[in-house]
Amino acid sequence: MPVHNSDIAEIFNRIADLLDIKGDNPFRIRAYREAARTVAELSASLAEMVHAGEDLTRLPGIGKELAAKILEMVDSDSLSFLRRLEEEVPGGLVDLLRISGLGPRKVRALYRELGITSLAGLREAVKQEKVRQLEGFGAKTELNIGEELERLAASEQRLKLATAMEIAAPLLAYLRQTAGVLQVEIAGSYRRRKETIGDLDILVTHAENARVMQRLVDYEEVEKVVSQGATRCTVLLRSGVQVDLRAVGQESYGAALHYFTGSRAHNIAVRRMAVKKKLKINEYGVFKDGQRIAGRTEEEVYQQVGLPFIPPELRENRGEIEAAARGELPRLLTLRDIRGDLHAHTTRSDGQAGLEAMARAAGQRGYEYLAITEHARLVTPANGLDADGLRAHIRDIDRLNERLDGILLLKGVEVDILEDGSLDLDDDILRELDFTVCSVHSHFNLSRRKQTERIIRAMDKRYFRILGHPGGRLINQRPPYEVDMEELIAAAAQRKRFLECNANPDRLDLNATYLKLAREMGVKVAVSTDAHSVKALAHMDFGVWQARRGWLAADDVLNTRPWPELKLLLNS
DNA sequence: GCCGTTTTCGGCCCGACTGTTTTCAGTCG
Repeated sequence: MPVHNSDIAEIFNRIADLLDIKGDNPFRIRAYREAARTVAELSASLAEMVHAGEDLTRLPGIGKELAAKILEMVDSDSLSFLRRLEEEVPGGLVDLLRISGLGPRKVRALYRELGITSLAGLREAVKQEKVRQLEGFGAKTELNIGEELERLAASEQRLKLATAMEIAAPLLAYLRQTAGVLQVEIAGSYRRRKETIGDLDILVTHAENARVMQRLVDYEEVEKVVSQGATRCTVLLRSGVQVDLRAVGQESYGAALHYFTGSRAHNIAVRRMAVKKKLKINEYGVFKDGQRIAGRTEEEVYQQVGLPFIPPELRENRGEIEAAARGELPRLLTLRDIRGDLHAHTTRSDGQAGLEAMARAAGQRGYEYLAITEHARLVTPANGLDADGLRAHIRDIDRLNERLDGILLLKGVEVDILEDGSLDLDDDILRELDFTVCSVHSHFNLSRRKQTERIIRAMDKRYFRILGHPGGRLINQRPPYEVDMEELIAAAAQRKRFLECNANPDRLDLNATYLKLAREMGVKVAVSTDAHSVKALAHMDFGVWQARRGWLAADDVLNTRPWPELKLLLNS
């Protein structure tokens, strides 16, 4: 069984947690965490790199020691260092770190003093009021641990971006109504438009900080106040979402926004650059010899370390700082660049709106074209079309196009890739269409090898054009199927095929890592909504954000082109 | 444990809030 990058990342994080509980050197611990991050975000397979004899120490944060450990994991599927570590520190203690308020020191005390090695053991000790007797603990701490244990049992999934936006909108409006409030901005992973959000980080500038803190505490959706100070306040909403509010003076707005937008890794890298220039960056500004020299805007902060402004979507320390320093950041895609949508359904298959309603809605969005890509035969629950149904579909579109003004309907299909890699419609009907979206909707459980070969066989078919939702995941519901995405992207490059960035907020598929790889390998991407309703055409925002996280510029995207140009590209 | 155009040794981002404290460690972001 080949070892996946995610397995290796998980083991490095586990080692970091165990070393933390043990009280090891904090910088050593951080080295493991940074290595875990590098590994988790790497698009190439470490196992394959090892087999190809590549030098792993060229990867950031991987030195001789960690490269050797990766080698051992790939070769033997285990790690002797981890086994030895778990003889010293019980593995169950790692679970205790998930309790908010429990860090390595407290966990160690619980283990040493009370022999606790699991969440169940902790629950029992809280019940018997043993925890409050420990030095450094008290009744309040014990109470908090009890509450957190219950919360942990409830659920701890990250919020989908779209859900976070629904929760944030009314809260933002409420905070903006506060007397004297100047600026209100949501920072954190929300501002970076990550596909899922852990909590809401809100930054305000205000004349009287204490009042805006109280304003948050008084919000009707607040269930619990975790902490409340002069410049910072943390609450839990009834929806289970944690909100962190920070207030700074206007002169610090840019520095604070930069700091609270993160990512953490990006911030650390920028601060390291500052240290080299004898500067200090914190959330209040950029300081030289104790004097504030910048901080009103984010641009000022970047300028002090010799960088241009870096868009929030890129701030993951995935090479954006180096690219910015070289002046090679892409000019990221914007919604205004989008000229049409290349994936939509109507009531003819499983959509909720008719052809004309979809066309007019697309026209109102300012699009030049909209492709109707109904499901083909196999997906019967989705009322998929057979060849005759598709011919009727083509006639309807031709007829409607004669009447429509300003918007062109394109004739497409979303055809299933069957288990053997063939497409679920014959060439003699596919050739009558403008293009195809080809998707996997079945047999998700094939082996990685078989799934990869299946899709590449499909790419070889004459009328294959765009691979729909290439990873097949549903966020928080279904993991992506096992597939060698790097190989798929290379195959698409060779065959002049295209990949979809599906904008549905439940999919956001491809993910940012693979979008970036597609760009690097010269594979163009369709940013498409897969809309099944008029309303869902507006999901294009999410697609554009995801594309930006994948470093895509307008030129990397198919549907930024006028139809005549796009048509040539699709058939080149 | 990683890293290097001041360094192969000696650094490694920085500040707020809580709880249990008699001056601050631990945790968090």
